[in-house]
Amino acid sequence: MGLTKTEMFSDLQNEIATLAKAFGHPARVAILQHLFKINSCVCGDLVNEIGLAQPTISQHLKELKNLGLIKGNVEGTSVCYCIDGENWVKMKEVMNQFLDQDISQDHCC
Amino acid sequence: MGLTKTEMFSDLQNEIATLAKAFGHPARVAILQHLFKINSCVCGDLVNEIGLAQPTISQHLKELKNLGLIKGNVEGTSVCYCIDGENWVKMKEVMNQFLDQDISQDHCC
DNA sequence: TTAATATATTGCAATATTACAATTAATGGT
DNA sequence: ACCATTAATTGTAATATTGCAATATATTAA
Repeated sequence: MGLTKTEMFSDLQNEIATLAKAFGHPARVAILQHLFKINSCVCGDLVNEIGLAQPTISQHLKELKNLGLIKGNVEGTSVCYCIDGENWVKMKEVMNQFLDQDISQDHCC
Repeated sequence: MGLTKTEMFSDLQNEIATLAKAFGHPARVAILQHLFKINSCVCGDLVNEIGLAQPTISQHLKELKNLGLIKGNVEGTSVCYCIDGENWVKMKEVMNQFLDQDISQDHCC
């Protein structure tokens, strides 16, 4: 169906899934890595840096912005994006809470 | 198109995206959380625990198994699943390398 | 105001994902 | 062998995602 039954899961489970989905596409991973590298924001340079068309990049940026992982600032005719440090830290806390669960002797398998 | 252009991205970027995608659905998050909690494996209990139909759970388990995040052992008529501790740690290293990038003063935004 | 530049939005085609009914396969018990 | 139980597979319908051409919007420069 393609329709995730979010109502069956806890808020935390849905939040983890939503955040993880943001990293579930290499273009968004590449965008974020570039924003970390070129700490002084970037905009349409991303279109050149990554090989995808402008509307495609714009769409990925929108998703990341909706999640609060990046911020965008209009500067003349271009828009400057950068990591939202505060929200990035919050995101990491959520993800680490999930990733750092204790692996108690995997007996059975 | 729904067709991710993986060839445009590095192996690491694609790996991060593939791993993240595994956590991009609350059912798989719930499955993994349950496997961590009930460290002594589980099988079709997951079908009861989570509310989805058996084939749906089976499909999610298959994805997690293909990525190596869980292991499955046949035990009579049932199959026992558990976290693959070794691969989980490897996955964490990859994800943390990405998540723990330095946030250098977000100037601009 | 007009032109140029940069980005966002819209619309659409193609592929991917999710979910499940129906079925099949595998194992154990009788 | 037969039945019951459990899990995997297959097939299919519905929704989601990705990507881009075309267009719209916004800002600056002339």
